[in-house]
Amino acid sequence: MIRLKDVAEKANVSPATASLALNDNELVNDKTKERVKQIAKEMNYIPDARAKALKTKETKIIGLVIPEIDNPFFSEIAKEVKTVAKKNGYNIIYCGVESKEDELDYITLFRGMQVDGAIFASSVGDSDSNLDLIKELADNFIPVVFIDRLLDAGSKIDSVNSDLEKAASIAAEHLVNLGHKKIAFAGKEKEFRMTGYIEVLKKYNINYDNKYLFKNILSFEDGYKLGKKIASQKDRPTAILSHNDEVAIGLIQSLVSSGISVPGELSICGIDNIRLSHFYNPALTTVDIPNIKMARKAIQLLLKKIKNENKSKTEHIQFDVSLIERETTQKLL
Amino acid sequence: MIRLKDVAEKANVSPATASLALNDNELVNDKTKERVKQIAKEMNYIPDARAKALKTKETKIIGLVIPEIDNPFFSEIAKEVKTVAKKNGYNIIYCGVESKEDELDYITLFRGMQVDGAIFASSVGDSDSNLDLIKELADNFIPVVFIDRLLDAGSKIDSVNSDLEKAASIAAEHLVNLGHKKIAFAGKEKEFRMTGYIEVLKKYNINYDNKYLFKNILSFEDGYKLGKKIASQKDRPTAILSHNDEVAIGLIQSLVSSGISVPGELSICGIDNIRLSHFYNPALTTVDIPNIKMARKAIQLLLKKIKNENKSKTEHIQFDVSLIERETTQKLL
DNA sequence: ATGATAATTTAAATCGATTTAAATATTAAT
DNA sequence: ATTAATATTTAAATCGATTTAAATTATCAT
Repeated sequence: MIRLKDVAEKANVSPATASLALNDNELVNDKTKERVKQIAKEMNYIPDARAKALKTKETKIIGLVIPEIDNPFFSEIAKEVKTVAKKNGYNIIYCGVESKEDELDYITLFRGMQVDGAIFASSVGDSDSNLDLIKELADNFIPVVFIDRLLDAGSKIDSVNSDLEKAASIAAEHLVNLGHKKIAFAGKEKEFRMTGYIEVLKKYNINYDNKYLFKNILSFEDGYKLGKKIASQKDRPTAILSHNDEVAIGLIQSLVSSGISVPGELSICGIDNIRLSHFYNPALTTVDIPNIKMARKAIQLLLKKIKNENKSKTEHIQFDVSLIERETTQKLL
Repeated sequence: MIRLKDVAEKANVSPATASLALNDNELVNDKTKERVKQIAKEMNYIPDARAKALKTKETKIIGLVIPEIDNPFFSEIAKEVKTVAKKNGYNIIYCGVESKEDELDYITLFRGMQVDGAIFASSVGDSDSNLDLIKELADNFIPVVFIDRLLDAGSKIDSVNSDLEKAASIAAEHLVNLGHKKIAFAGKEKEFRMTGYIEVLKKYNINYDNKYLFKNILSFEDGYKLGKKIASQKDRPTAILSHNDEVAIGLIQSLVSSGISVPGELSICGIDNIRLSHFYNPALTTVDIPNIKMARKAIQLLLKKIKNENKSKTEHIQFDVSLIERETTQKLL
């Protein structure tokens, strides 16, 4: 590995001059600057990132904490974050969290200053037991931005959110407007989406039945299994609101393969509007969550904080959601 | 930020002893060891990763170069690589490449020694112009492992491959066996899959028509557009072999929405067997590429190399592929 | 020429942890 | 009690780049 020292020697200057020259410092003479640069190029010199990081206190790495990278909703976020970060000279450490403990490990990693900032997207599990640690991380170590993760009011951590309660509400309202009364929910307990769903049922005086409330349904597989269960039930719902598009797709595949027509006998509505939902068959009715826009905003906020602009100001940004009506919901016959 | 020095002072030992103690070195007395550890814990000390990296020449970071993270085939790889890496104390820098230039940037990053090793999955574009640079990287800087990326024979870079030519062959053969004669291909030019397809047609003396050879078809969107085009054609193929499952899904959605029945009028076969292909409707006939197994093997090989075991031995591992017959192909009527 | 001023270069300190050789303390042996 | 052997601790060098204060060189006016 070629060191700065080597370049300096070949160029007959001190390491100091070499460093200054390569960083385009105006102190050093134009001619020597060019010469050093030329020699560095010839020698194929690339500064040691580890040494640089130690001295400059910057690793040019950003931590992205994300559950389920294999869910398009999140992989699209990852891609956007990476793209914007890269344009600004930063790289991404992909921190996939499948559990609270995973997350804790990453918080520790971040405290070791291997990253210049971090984005936490959503959260795993139910109660947010790591929140205090993340706050401490943000207070004492590195800038942090949240994407779609609950914060107590007035928190000092920047956040970018979508209105998930509204997402569930407009989906539920859409189903109500289509004449449905037996509307099930498949998703996560004590979460915005379930709240939105329940509120709408209340509003329209639909007495919601516990047997239509399916908890812990979060993936393709969960949806698929649930579909089989529902197919075998006697008193089926006529519509299902799903926690996300993956669940919706799992449900549809399962129901259709059990001979139940979607949306003929059962309307299904997703949430997220992942790219696939448009290409699914039948194309999925869903609620658009502008995940890519959110990702862009989040990384922009983070970069601002890292560059120390508006250090003191905390921003909480909320993105709007909208119904995308496609082919998996229809009027109750 | 609390430094080793701070811990040492509080524990009334030198930084040397403190460091040794925290790293469980048997030189230091058990009692002091415990005391130092205890104090470090109380002070919430976490070593500075940057300083540690400089001294130990290890960042504990692995670079994962991957195209299309939003394609499940690759996000599943990313997840598996991350999981195994993390178990071994390594983290992943996610390097999403959308172009040759992106890749070049990452090669430079790696040469700066910000990572201890790298995995390159597939490649972007057609000709592999970065190959020489990657070889140089592997020769002089860090261990490298390839996943499904072409290497010249006898190369010193470890590789994990699936037999993509065979994948296309068995898919094509499957379609031939179903009685199809007008079999189209939608994918990438000069690539294993296209080769496999052409070989089979030759073998069965099916004269393949250039108008059934669709190039540069790689994504949902590409497949969708192509579907529209085919739908409007007069002399349609009766079967299409797609570069991957995404293309297949784009095709199906497009064809079905144009009123063409799949597989009734047109059989479609994918390649990859992404998780979704099972949940698509109709469930997709495809060829299983064991991407997760491949990812596991790749990261295991890389870790071995990093730990300097069998440094000299180069391994080229090939995984087998197999047809998964589902609902999108049927006998030509 | 001479001193003042500006331009350029460099020595040396620094970042924070690790590691080795040397120093010191402890124990054992006679 | 003295020496030898062993256990424990520490001073100091090191990793490779950056940066500041000091040193050196060049330029200019008189």
